[in-house]
Amino acid sequence: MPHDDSALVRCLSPEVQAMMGVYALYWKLEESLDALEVGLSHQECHMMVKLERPKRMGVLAADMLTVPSTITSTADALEEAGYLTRQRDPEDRRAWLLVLTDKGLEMRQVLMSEAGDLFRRASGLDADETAEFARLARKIRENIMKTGIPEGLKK
Amino acid sequence: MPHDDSALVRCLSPEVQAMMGVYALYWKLEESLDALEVGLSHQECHMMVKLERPKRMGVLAADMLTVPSTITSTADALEEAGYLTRQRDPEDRRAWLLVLTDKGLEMRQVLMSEAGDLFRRASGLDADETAEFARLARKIRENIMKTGIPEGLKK
DNA sequence: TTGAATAGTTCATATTTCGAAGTATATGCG
DNA sequence: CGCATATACTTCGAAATATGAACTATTCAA
Repeated sequence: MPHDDSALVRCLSPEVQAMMGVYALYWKLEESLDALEVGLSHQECHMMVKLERPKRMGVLAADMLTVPSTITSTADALEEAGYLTRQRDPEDRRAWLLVLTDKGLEMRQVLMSEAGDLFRRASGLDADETAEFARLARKIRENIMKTGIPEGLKK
Repeated sequence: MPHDDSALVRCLSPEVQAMMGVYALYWKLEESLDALEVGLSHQECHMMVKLERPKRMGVLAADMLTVPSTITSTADALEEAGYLTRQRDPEDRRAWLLVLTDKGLEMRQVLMSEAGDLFRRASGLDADETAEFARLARKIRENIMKTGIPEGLKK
């Protein structure tokens, strides 16, 4: 089933090669999350992962590249399931902070460690290569966060 | 808007750091595809990218982690728009090969080069780092392709 | 205090995805 | 051969998701 297109890939620019690897890994993760059968939709998993600490819903909307109403319903589902609670932001009482419960933190751990496992299984990299990849991935992520999730190319 | 959680990320395992970078890049790419306003849905873009050469629809379904009926409607849209044609697979006349048209190849080029551009803009890596990241990404992708897209963790 | 802006919610609509039943072709077996 | 079963894709209606406009509550500025 899987094609050997490695020769084709080698002809592409490094940037495109990089993106294709990223793609493959991301899809593999999505597949793995389905297989986990943990009762969460993809969007819900993503929100769990993004909630490494309490965040305002608007911030999450920006982080997750979606609109406020989607955040509302995703948060509803996770609250219903007992993974998070809404707490008024003391700094601005219009806003809610989404805060993971203990159960939520636990589930987040499961998701994260699944992601880590997946990387180990899927990548086939040794420890040194993994460390190097992680270093670059961290740098990339920092750059993206700095650049600003929106960076709005119009829209 | 973007948080400085780089200190938090540093505490995680290299594998998880890697996955988080991958996530960030993938999301950024999705955002960028929207901004392209090229008249294609995400699924349609993905199919274009996967069609580096003619493929049977069933193979695409496996590649794209989806069901045959979704492939049918995505292919319908792309055929309608003139990006691909269906051709009977001579080896098995039940099956169709999806083949990009010239217009489709051109669009694929646009999408790929956009992905490359995006990587350059988003990652902030210099040429050496990009080359190294690309090398590892290629290795990862080859491993995933070899392992087999399904590798079915049940389901 | 009032008017404008912002954070999130509601809900109806649009979009996307899925899955069961259907059509056509292939394969295996008596 | 001829029938049964399997496979490749399609259809189409239902389910799941995502979106946007109108709404409530709170903040901010004058």
